[in-house]
Amino acid sequence: MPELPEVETVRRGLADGLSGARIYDVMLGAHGLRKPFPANMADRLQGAVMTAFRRRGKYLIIDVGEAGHIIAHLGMSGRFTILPADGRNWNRGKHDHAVFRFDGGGLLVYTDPRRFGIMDLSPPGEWEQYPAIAGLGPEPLEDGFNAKILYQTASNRRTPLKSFLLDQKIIAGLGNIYVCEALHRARLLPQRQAGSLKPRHTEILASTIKQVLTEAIAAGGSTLKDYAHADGELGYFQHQFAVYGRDGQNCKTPGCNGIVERMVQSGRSTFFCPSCQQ
DNA sequence: CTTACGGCCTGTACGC
DNA sequence: TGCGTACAGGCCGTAA
Repeated sequence: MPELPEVETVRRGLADGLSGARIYDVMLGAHGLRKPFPANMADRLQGAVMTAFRRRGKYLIIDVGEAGHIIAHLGMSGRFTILPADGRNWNRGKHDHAVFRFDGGGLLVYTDPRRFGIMDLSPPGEWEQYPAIAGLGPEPLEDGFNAKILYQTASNRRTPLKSFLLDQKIIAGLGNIYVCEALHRARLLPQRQAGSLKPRHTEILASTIKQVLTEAIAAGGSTLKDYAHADGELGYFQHQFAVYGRDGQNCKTPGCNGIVERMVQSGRSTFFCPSCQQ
């Protein structure tokens, strides 16, 4: 479910609600997530204080002092819920796999029906060496990602642009939705070979990737505030997509009379406009 | 090295 | 109502 903007939105929500919170205890579900919880995770976190909330690609990193860092990934269906004060009326749901109780009675619940998520620990100061994180490409919203890098990594690649951009080693944080959106905005066809991009294309593509993500974070952030105010839950924002999920409808590019199409690339839906994307 | 594909899980929507 | 099928915002291991 979550791509970079959603994970960033969740990060901000956690930082707002839990900075300085001391973990009273942790309850973990019987079966882990995509991989088992680390040994003695609950014991190791007892008494730790959440001091910082980071994001790298789609990974969340929570600093917990000497206990190190909680590494979390939401997979397809993962969700964090903050229950601010009193958990007495809260009942553990079928898919609540990790429940953090804080001094004062607040709760943080990790829910994940499909269990494609990850929750792990890394030693203090070593979250960047966590294997899955160490292998990630540049952060698309930072200076390390630009048209030149994109051009260099794309050169000689035969893979379709869609698969290329979904590869987290190339660029960290894009998923199915924002790849479709960024390619549409750049007017590039998803099935086009990555190696066919000229510098003028990568200029545009690097720029549309940054735009789409920035706009989505802005939308997510504002929605989050309202939602969090209502019941403490960290929700995903609703976004007006130009192509994602809009097959059969009119293309939104000004002056384009195309109809958005859906196709399947390596088992995943791709949405694009055959008229204005080349 | 790059690329393609199946598998992991459960829930939901839809057609018959 | 029930059943089967397709699909879902991700990632990893394997094989070619």
